[in-house]
Amino acid sequence: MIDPHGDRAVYRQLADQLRADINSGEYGPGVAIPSEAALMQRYGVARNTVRLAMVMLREEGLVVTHHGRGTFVRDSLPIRRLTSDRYRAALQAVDDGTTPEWPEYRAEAIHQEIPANVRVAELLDIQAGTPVLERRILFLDGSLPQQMSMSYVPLELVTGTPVADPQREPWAGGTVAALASIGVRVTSVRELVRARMPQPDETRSLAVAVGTPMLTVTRTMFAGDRPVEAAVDIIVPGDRGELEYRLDLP
Amino acid sequence: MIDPHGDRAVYRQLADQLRADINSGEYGPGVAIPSEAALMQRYGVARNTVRLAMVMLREEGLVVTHHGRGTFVRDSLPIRRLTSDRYRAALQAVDDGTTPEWPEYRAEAIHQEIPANVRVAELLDIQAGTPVLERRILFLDGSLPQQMSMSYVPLELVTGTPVADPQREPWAGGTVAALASIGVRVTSVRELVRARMPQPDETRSLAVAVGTPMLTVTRTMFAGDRPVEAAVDIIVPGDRGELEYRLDLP
DNA sequence: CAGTGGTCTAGACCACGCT
DNA sequence: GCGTGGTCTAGACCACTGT
Repeated sequence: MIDPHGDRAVYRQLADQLRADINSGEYGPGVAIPSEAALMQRYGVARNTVRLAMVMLREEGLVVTHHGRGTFVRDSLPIRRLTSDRYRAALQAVDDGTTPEWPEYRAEAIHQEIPANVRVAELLDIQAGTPVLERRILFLDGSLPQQMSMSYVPLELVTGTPVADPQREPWAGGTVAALASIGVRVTSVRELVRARMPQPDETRSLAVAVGTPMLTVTRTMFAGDRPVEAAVDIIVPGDRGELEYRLDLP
Repeated sequence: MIDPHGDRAVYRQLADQLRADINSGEYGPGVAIPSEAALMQRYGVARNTVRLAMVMLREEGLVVTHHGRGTFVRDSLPIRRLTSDRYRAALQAVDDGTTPEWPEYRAEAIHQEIPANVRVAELLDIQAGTPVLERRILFLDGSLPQQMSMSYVPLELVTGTPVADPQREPWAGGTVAALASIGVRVTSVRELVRARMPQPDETRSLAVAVGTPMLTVTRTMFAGDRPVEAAVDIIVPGDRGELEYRLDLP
């Protein structure tokens, strides 16, 4: 099975072997793969060699390790789909006078007034330092963090309205509905999607395993030509979420 | 600087230190960080400990290692933006009778007729096994792979037309323009965006470093209600590309 | 050639989770 | 207590890149 004198490094061969076993279904999702000690004995290699193979599989997102318990084939989590149609639906609901359906996450919100930093100012087309309403929100599905975001609205737009009230968090129906309730109608949305690896602190706050890429979205909402909201770091763990866009061509 | 008896593992402290040095600009993009031997001596730790720190930094996408040369702070590559407006622009150009502007990539294409597999059949709303035209395309920017994709068109739609001609690869103006040239007008596009880590073979064919996440797009084009094209694995290395979507709300 | 990272071994002690 | 993975050491040889 493993050729210690082959061209391919032993730990890579071992990773290949385990990867094949996982993909073939030999070790199904959630199942423990053999312990490091067992693999050392079975293949006659040192522990470090086994661990190097584990590093590879972790990097590929195939397995997760739990201290004191073992190494397990990664469970595919339920994927939540974020659809571009949700903006349209929220607006439609407002027009109909009904409550917009919105993902039933539990959300933890920070809601405060601060001066806009350079990046936010550029997105909102205002001077840096202009007061904005900042909202940091962590969306939870049960206890599992599902998405976090930091979004900004020019304070001038919402000051004195119910939207500026921290007690109203989280906004039912999202930003589109909240802005519509104070007479600001969002007419277009621009989203910029990127992928990157999590920062060390994000692996904690979002409870993701190493080897989990993140989808990040930078969103700007416009009322006509005017930017009315900027969300700079909508972060979705790649193993829990996907984005769907529907585009109509003329 | 490093406390061998602290709560935090030595290799993590070392990674923290190097990460801070990189983020502070002490080691700028492309710059070599100290060799493993130098770090061993400076911090009085074993080589494996240094290497564990390197694994962390690689996983975070902060550094790349080159055998025999050294370890370097990752260069940020030029980002290419894929915009949803390109579909609209291609259609507009066709209407105007001009040649659609299309990214000037060099593309390598495989062009063949095969039976649809289950996944493609579902996306195209046809029976599995129905003949489809498969196109595998690797977009290159210079010599750097920029994007790869596998796309499928029902053969029935294009057979006997210039579009079915392998000599016409790559399609100028993309799928939208090619289909328009044979009288099939794309009216809507659905894209599903995910992030995942590269497979071992993809790190080779796309020439990405480990620790580089991939953006994947599954795209379906519709003419009215009918799916006319499915692209199942549009893969964009996360360090080279981003996706932009513009949505208009009624 | 010297210097770099890549691979591998053998052994040690620790921290965690379960029974 | 026992088995698991987490951390760390010391040393060895190899493979690649440059001068």
